[in-house]
Amino acid sequence: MVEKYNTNERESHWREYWQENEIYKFNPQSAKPFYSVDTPPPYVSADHLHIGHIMSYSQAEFIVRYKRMSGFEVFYPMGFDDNGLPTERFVEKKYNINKNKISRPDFIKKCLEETKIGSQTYRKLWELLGISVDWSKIYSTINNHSQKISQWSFIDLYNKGKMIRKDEPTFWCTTCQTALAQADLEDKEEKSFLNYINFKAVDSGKDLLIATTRPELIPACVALFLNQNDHRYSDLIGQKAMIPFFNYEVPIIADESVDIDFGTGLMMVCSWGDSEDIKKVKEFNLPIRTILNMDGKLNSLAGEFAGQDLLLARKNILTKLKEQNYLQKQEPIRHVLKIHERCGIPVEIIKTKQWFIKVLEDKDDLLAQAEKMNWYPLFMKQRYIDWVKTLKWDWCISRQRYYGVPFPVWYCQDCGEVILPDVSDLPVDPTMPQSKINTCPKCDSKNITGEKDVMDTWMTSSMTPLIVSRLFENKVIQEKLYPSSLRPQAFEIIRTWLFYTVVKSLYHFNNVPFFDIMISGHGHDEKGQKISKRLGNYVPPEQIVDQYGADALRYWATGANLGENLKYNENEVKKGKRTITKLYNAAAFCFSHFKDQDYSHLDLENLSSEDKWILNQLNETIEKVTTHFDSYQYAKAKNEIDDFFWSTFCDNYLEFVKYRLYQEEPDQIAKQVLYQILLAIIKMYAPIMPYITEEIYHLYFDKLEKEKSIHLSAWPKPIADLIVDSKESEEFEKVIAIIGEIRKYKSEKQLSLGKVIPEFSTKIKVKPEYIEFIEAVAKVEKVVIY
RNA sequence: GGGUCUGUAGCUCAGUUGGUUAGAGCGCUUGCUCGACACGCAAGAGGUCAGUGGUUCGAAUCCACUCAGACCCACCA
Repeated sequence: MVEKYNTNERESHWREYWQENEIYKFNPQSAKPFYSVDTPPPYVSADHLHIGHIMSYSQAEFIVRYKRMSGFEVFYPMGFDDNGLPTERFVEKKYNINKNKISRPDFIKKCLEETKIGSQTYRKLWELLGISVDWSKIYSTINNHSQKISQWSFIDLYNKGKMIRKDEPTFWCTTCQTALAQADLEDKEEKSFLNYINFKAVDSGKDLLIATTRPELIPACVALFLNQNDHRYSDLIGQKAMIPFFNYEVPIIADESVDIDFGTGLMMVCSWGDSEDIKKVKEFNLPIRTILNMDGKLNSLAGEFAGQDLLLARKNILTKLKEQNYLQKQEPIRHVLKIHERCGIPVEIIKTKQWFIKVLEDKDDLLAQAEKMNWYPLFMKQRYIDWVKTLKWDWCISRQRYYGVPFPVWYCQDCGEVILPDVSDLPVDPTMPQSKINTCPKCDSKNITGEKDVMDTWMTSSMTPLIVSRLFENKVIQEKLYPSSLRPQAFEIIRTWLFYTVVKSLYHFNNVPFFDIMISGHGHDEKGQKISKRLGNYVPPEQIVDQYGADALRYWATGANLGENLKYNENEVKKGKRTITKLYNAAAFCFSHFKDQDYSHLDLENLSSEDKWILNQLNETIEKVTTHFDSYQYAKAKNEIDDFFWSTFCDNYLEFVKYRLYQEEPDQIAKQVLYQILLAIIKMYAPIMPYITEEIYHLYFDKLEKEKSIHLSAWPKPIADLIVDSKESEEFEKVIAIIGEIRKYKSEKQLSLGKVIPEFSTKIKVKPEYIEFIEAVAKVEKVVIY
């Protein structure tokens, strides 16, 4: 009876062992080729970690461990994304405050406190899971190191003419009170009404029916548009229209872009309802009537509705229009709104001064970059391409917020000069009083103010490959680490993290930021629903680890191919647990026969048929598993190893060799083969189940291989010089078939497999020299071929 | 409207460049404590490979269309 493997006790033992012995520490002096990972820095503001996080980080880590064993010096740092709007929103929600009701320093202090807690929560979970990060190389996106690089990025792009300050209509979140980028928006389908409202032609007095979902924007209307091919309205071109209720005149303009079939064919252009309005205002040089304040309330141009927020104003304006018979009818419609992904509130468009990175002018180059990287899975590249092709806005990087990386910019209030600091002075905070920048270099004015805005959080995270490589002072090492070898990430941030990182790398270095990209899917609940705190549809990972072990949970994470979503499935975790136990028991069996002697040498000259049979299968398995890991297909790798371990090794080979081991003179060759097979199995499983494989390694193999950890040992190679005669293999397959017949016979007779039966007849013709083997393995006194 | 992915046993999924009788795990049935393991072992039942049409000597696999589901993007006055 073997002593049971206690996952909790042993896993925490190895966790400490790995830490004490710095098993995963990156050695920059190593002569091995580097493999660097641009680890996703999670938003520390996620206050509930669930199996979705487990899944994506485990999947990347399988690859990392594989690479480490395959002879690479792995650089696997960890970052925490703790700046920007996600963190601010988290703090606002948690403490029920908003940025306008707390001082900037107090707010930042709260954010820093929260992110510290958050990063500790993450670290604890990653350590529990056995994520093999080098914890001496960590960064946070708000620390000085990251700020310095973000600010350098700003200055470099400014000098290269890619950074521009524009005073233009931009997406605006009235709740978060900041400008947004196109990528910060999400679609939301909503039920609404298409309102048919009567305008009037000034000269003819003719009724002009306009269909709009945004009646509250009527006081912002600057023109009506129609299609010149629309014969209903051909007499109106060049005339003026009277705005109902607000009573002012706007021109009526013809343009082919107007869809004759939508609504009434008449369109009102406001400042601003959508991107079409912006286009028309620009194209036809229309005046601007801004009615919306930054806080989402209407201004005095909205007359009696001033001070009301948009939704209230819509309701009130509709009431008035109805009272005065301007509202002809209302049609219920479903339409798609652009909402801010962080707060879910519909975005507006407001004209403000913001910093932009010019991306629209380089779409072709940005598309070309996609071809220079290896995408796993390949179809995810299409998402990047689609996004780049459909981009309509330059990347707005200014946020009117508090907690983020400050812009390294001052403005001269007299001549308007943009003043940048010296790169060697970074990081800087222009909101703090400081001495170096106090005079305008252009006009000598002392009237200088610092930029109060902070940068978009992606402005920093788009620099992660550089941030991690610059954790080293040495330039040679920096260059060996950048571009990164691998970017692992989830699919929903292709248009943000991935895209922005590609932009930066192209503009700064005319390079790709990484060579390989592996895109993971999502972890879902048992029913396939997204996991959310609100639904409470998840078991805390700590609880699963406590019950089944980290190895078992990691085993579950191999269940989905790259890019696929994975449902949580307790059965798969249990299967992982059973694999752990089975490994432990199989190893115990082998070790009980090894008795601490050295069986690492394999005598290829004296192998029996079953030895050649399994060694040949081992070679094939190693080749397949290696190929799968090389192409980031850990799921296929696991299936191959499972099949070889459970079926080929345990169910067959171990049974085949027992009689040789229990003889009075135990067979030494069998032990040598067991050594090779077991060692290869635990090594192949090591990237997936680091704890149990380390345990088994240290029960025997470490003394012979002289490695401190299985995770630093060499990835198995197929056994060279193994000559397998194909006729002999065929013959052995027949032997296995006869053993199968005997097993079936015993099962049908309800006999134990251990029960020795006197005779068994078979039609399968096998060479006489195998009869003795079959009799010994299948426990038959006499096998007869007829 | 454009695009991506998915549809194989009751459930979760494998099925390599088209090639005999379509596989695994879980679940189910019948047995088995055989000197690693009952968290195990052996045997068994269970599939019109979403549907239709086509290419082919041969299709789960290739092509077209249809249906169903998931997701991305765009339009939306």
